[in-house]
Amino acid sequence: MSPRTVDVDRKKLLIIGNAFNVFRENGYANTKMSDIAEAAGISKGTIYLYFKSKEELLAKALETMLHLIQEKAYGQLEAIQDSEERLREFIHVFMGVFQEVAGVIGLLMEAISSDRLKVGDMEERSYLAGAYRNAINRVEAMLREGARRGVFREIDFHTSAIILVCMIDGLQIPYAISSDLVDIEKAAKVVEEMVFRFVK
Amino acid sequence: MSPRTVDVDRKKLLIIGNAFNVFRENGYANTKMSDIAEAAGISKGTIYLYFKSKEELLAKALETMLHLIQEKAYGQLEAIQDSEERLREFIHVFMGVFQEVAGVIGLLMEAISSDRLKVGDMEERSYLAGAYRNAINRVEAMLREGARRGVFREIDFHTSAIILVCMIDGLQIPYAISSDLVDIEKAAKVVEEMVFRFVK
Amino acid sequence: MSPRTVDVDRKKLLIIGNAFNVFRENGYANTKMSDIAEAAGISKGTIYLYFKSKEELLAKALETMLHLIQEKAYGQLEAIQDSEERLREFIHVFMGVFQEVAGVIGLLMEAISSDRLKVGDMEERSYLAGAYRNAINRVEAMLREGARRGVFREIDFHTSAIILVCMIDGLQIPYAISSDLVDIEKAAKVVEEMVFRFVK
Amino acid sequence: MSPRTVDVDRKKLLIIGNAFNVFRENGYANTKMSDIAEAAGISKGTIYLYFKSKEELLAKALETMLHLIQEKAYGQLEAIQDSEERLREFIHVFMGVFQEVAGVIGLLMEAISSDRLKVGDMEERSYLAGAYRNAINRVEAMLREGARRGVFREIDFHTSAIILVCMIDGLQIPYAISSDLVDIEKAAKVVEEMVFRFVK
DNA sequence: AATGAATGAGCATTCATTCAT
DNA sequence: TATGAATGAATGCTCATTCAT
Repeated sequence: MSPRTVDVDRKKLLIIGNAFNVFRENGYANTKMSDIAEAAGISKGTIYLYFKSKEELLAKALETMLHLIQEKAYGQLEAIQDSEERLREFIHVFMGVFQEVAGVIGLLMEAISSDRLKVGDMEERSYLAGAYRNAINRVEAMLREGARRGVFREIDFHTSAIILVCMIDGLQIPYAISSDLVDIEKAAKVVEEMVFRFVK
Repeated sequence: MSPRTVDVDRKKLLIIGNAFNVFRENGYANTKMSDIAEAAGISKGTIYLYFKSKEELLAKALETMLHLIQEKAYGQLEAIQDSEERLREFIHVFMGVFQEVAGVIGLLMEAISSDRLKVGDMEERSYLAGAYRNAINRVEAMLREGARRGVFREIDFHTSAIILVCMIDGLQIPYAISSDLVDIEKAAKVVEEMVFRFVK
Repeated sequence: MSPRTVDVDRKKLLIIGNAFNVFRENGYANTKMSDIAEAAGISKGTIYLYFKSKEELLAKALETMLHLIQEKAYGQLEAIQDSEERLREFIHVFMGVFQEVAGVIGLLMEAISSDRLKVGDMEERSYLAGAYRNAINRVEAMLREGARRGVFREIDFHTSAIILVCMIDGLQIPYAISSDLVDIEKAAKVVEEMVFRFVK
Repeated sequence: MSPRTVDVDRKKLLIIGNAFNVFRENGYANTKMSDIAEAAGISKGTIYLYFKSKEELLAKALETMLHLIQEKAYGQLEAIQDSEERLREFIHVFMGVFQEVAGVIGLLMEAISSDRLKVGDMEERSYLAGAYRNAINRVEAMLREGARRGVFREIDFHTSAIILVCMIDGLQIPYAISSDLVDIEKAAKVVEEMVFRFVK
């Protein structure tokens, strides 16, 4: 029989998922490799079979998880044809997503401010910037499409998209400080109304 | 206040100001006490004459600097009577402030996510939450006052205030990722328009 | 001997030979078991089927290879009857040998100084000391035989044998530092002349 | 009063001396920084105030100690005018030196074979090669001077010097294996006679 | 027997904090 | 009060060894 075999990608994903959560909860600097190992139910050394260093693990974890999250979120919007409906759904989906991955903004900020993420052949911060641009582009496209259809008015699509994304991201902050500072339901309602009063 | 006390306070402020900047630029975990000492032109040991630990220094630095910044910012608004004008100015002042102290959001998020800030007799995160609540209260008061005067419409004042603060805070994020992701001027314009279309 | 035993011995020798070379080139501490496995074209785990530990492998490798090398070298001298000729040949053969296994002295010294070699039921360093004594004894016998035949003069045979061996071993050192520090041809000539001027 | 002050060079020398001895006794790889710290009566961290890394410490220790040893040894020879006497003294001094620093050859070999010593701005192995060349040059000069004075005969001075140095260095090897393999007194006598029969 | 994935003890190094001056 | 040398706990990472297949 063949010796022990592993599905490398599955294992990497196991590690990445746990690393992502532990990093998110405790911050990068405050997370020990052994914490991640424990969370993943493996040993410290094993992590190093799949990732060169803590930094690489962070980078890969952010890259992978942000990608997965975005894919999942955008997937939900794909089917919706109506411009208004789609924008409305975008707001709700993303506010939900950010509740799920509470703390990710903090992790990102720590990663950025401590110049982590210069890993491997990736350009520094590029995929982060990429994820951001991606989100903005999606929103921008939605707004533009709505305008083309005559549902939305003509505005500075790009900047408006940025603001919309920032509104939602920004909500992470009070939420992180103390989750009772903000009532997500009410917030969603206000964001929605604010956005629609603006775009229409 | 005795001259002695003044001296002590002056020194504390010297340390705090430098600590704040170094923390903001490099993140908490990435900052060494010796970096702060060097920035302040004193020796490492001296810091410990004024602050018990790195954590306390962070807490005091955030507390003090956030307070100073808010005071300064709110001071500028005090004089303005007109509700609309005041709200408009609020947006511009705070977007300016956050450019000045770029990175502070990252520091806050790091501090929060790594459970720093549980220092001494302060309740955890209380002054951060306090600062946040303070900002929100100010905005809320502005909106409410405007409504009372019949300039603004009746809305969910509290939640709206939160969203407004989050829009501005949220802009820190793309700015931190890569300062050319966002054009502050245009952003201010859109934020302003969005807010006014909403409140009026 | 059963075919089974032959197989085992063949495999052990495969591992030993490769281990010897890798150890010699990189030093003991600097050699990973995986390096040896790779050199031998087998897997890491397999080594442990034949050797208890890295230390045992080193010990066995040194023991076996030194033995083989000595056998081969002494074999070449066996046939020579003439005392002078034999001594001359000894010098050349051993200087050649040490060029072939450059670095072995370093490995020995490392092994000795780090108290490796205390393996299993072997007495510490005994076979190393044994190999050394063996070499010295051979030379001593040559000198003594030459004296008996009236070709060499009466000297302190034992100590002289030691010195002769040390001269040749000692040449390994500059050779290891930088192979261009010493011209082997010229060195052989001088050693030969020095020895013959002494023994005659 | 001024704060605690140290004589940096004295402290470095304290560390270097202890490091040299511990390295010499146990080998580089087998020596923990804490061993050195303990030997020097200081803490691990303190070593890093004076040396960047274990490798740098090894390099500096070898460089410094070899230099000191050579200076001391050559100093003893300086006064001696007579060529024969000086050469004789050289042999005895160096055989004594190598007894004092028994194991240094092993350390050197380990350092060389594991490519340690590439530290800082020093060229790899250069000072080791330098120390070797220095020793050889001294001997060569002695032989040449003796020949000039008509006391020694004309020989291949350079190669002869190498051989002489190697004889003495080579004695380190059996001595390291088991100090009773070689009787230093007798060895010195034989070396002396062998050398003098050769050079005269 | 052979494999190579998994383990975890071990160690170099960093840096917040202390303390002698 | 101020200093900066000294400390040692803490942690990333390596690699000999084990073990499931």
